[in-house]
Amino acid sequence: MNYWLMKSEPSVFGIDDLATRPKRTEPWDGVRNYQARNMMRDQMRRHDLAFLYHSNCEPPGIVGTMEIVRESYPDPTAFDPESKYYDPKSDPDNPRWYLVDVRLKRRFKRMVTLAELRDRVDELGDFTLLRRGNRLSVMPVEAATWQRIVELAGG
DNA sequence: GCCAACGTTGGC
DNA sequence: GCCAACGTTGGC
Repeated sequence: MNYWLMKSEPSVFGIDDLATRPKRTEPWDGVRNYQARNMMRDQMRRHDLAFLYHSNCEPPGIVGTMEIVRESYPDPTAFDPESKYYDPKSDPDNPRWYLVDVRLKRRFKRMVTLAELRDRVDELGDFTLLRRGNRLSVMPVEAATWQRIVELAGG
């Protein structure tokens, strides 16, 4: 069992959108960063859990948890000229971008804000999200860090 | 809106 | 392979 954190801008796609999807499930499309892609493609397994993090909003923070319900497959938006995520260099015979399907597992009763996480950096171990200059949209989370944040959210 | 930090691109 | 220019992310 691995733990992850996945960022999304709520103005584009947030927890309210995920909550209203059929089976509360959605393909996590549009990731166009190789490091993030590699983690989704090579390391994410069915039943892994991920925090849903709202970025580029006020306030930013973790709003709930998701479960990986389908392992990686090529991102179809990369092949669609109408999509804002279209990438002409991604060939269906040799796809460049991959995604996983996620299902909303739990909406936190209260958001755990980035500011709160920063305040508790000493309790959270090595947490990529809090490293200076970090911009990864998909990142691993250590089990102990995961547990601590779930506690902060109210169990 | 600003801007630091980072990733990508492309000329050489 | 180097690196300057440019684009993006995302907190503030």
